[in-house]
Amino acid sequence: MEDALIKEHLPGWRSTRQRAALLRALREAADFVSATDLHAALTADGAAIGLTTVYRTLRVLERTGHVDVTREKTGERLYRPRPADGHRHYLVCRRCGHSRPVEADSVERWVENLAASTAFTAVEHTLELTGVCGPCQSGGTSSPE
Amino acid sequence: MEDALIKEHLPGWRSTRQRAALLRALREAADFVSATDLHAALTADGAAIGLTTVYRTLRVLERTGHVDVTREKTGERLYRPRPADGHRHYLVCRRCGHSRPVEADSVERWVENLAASTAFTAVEHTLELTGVCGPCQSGGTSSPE
DNA sequence: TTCGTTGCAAAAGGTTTGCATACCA
DNA sequence: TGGTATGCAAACCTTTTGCAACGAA
Repeated sequence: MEDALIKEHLPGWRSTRQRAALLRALREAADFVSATDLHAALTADGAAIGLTTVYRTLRVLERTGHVDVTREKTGERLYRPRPADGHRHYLVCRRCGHSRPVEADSVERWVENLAASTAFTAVEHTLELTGVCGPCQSGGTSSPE
Repeated sequence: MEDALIKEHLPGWRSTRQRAALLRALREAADFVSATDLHAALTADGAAIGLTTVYRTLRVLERTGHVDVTREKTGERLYRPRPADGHRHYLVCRRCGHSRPVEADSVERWVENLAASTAFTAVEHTLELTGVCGPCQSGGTSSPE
């Protein structure tokens, strides 16, 4: 039944137990997660999958635009399924890791103008936003900022 | 004579041959360079300095705001001395690596408003811009995009 | 003399690859 | 059956750390 999920995300790809499990776990995560996080969650759920396969599958999902990627300060890559409405910028809580898409049309437009005014072409951008979310300010989740 | 350079950048720090050489090399580079690039350049110039020292010194320069940092797709860190006018965003050529600061006040303001409208506080941002610079479009430097 | 600094070698940490095996179509 | 996908172990790369020796003040 996960076949549909695979056909939708990876047309032309073989449907395997591992890929189905990974896509499911990725959807459930909702927020940004690392490859090792996903692997740990899958293993805990009893799904047998190698870490290598997790990396390989995430890399393809990244190339095909099905997940957005950010980097921790440590350099670790974090993945999140890209919302259907095409949002691509997120505000991530430094304390709990929760993320929410933000509307960044004005930045997109600014980037377009930049190309026009600088002699640079094919301008691409990466925008990473972090902060402390409401719940973490009051309640105060454990880990330090 | 490089003492002045060190006192200016790192008040309270000991002036060593290695630090002087690193600051000089960093200034000469102008564009973004990696730790290993710097180390190679220094070694080629006959300056004896350990790679460890390069990393350690760059880390401090980063913390004290004397250099700006970006990340290659590979995860490698690249450093560039921060201009006197406090610019913090750069447009980097994907072909030759040349970078130029860009005026991004409108983005800065957008980020400030974001904090007000999302219940997130202490919002920080990272903006990376890449493109293909004028000379690389016509002349065409070697390496692929 | 003191204590910050250096540098080697080794560790760390995340990601990728070689290669034999397993399995989808 | 054919060729893709998987998984283990090992390789890779950049960055960090332990520790003894060095040297600026």
